Amino acid sequence: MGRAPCCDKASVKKGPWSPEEDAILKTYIEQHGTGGNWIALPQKIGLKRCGKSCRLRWLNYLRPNIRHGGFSEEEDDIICSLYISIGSRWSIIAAQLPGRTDNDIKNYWNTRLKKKLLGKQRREQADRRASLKQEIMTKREINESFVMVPGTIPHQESPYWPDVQAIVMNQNQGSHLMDQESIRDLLAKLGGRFYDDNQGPNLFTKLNNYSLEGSSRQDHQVLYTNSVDMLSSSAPMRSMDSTCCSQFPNSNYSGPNMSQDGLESMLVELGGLACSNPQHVEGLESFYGMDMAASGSTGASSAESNSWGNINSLGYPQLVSDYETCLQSMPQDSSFEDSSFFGRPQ
DNA sequence: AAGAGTCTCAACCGCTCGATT
DNA sequence: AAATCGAGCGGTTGAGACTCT
Repeated sequence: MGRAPCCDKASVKKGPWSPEEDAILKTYIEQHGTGGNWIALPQKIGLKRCGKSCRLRWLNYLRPNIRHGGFSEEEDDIICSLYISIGSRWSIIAAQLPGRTDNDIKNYWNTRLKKKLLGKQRREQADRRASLKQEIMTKREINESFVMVPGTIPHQESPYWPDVQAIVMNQNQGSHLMDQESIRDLLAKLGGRFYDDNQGPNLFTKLNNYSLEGSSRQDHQVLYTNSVDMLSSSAPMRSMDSTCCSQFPNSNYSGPNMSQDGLESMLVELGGLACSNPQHVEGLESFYGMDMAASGSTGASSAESNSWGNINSLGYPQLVSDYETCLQSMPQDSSFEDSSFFGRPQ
């Protein structure tokens, strides 16, 4: 059984507000306030409107000092930064922009800012990916000539995720294609933290916890303040935490000496996470040098609809730069097996 | 000029959370 | 402890404006 409606749907007016309705609502609230009860307010002032509709109209258009349109570059930057930090918490973002409403910012992001940013990002990425992809394919050819794993498809189209079984078999055969350190880094790329640096939970962890567990509205401001503090202090983002561990309930990978079974089950779950968390996985395209967004398998279409929108591509440059750093630090003759391929600069 | 396609944004919907009973 | 209620939030919708062909 659903919740009882807040008002009689049949008797309330819907759709655009007339100037008369605006005047009635505005005049009343300016003189008497909302009375702390939006539901009762429309009846009190003779408006055939739902209380929620009155609240929205007041907050978004009638209250004083509201600004519409004409977003400045500075405001764009703030919105983008906060979106990257905390996601679609429009009310928190709006709180940092005086005169702006969450609805306005949400619309602005969805209709303009996102496209503007993605267009810019994708142009830059296209160039970088082309060279990156070429380099990785070269390394893969070297690797395949060195290790041929039974049961895998040698030239599978777009193998965005490595064959888990093959990786584990490689482990068993003594190949260090993915050693534990590499896996920790890989998991860190998926959005977690290992407590191996004695620094406690970082921004990503807190935001991840926030996202996963929810939070009271009173925490919003605290969260934002902490986020800004941590961002400004350039806290390390590469790490793995208990939140991430909880995403791999069957795997024991948090300890320093992961068992072979633990490794295997973790990799299996990693594949599952790849499917269930495209917003995290997409960022790994730099990891594998593949254009996941273009694949239609785990990429943009699903990511676009998740709660983070397609923000993954906003995070992409960081991952690319990680990888590029890695490449630069790699000896010219190092093979594909080198664990630094998986994102851990030596 | 007109029809089709796209974009914008005001408004609605359904949900969660915290307060109250 | 459970039920109920209102406030507030983020996602989505759809009408009108705008652009393209």
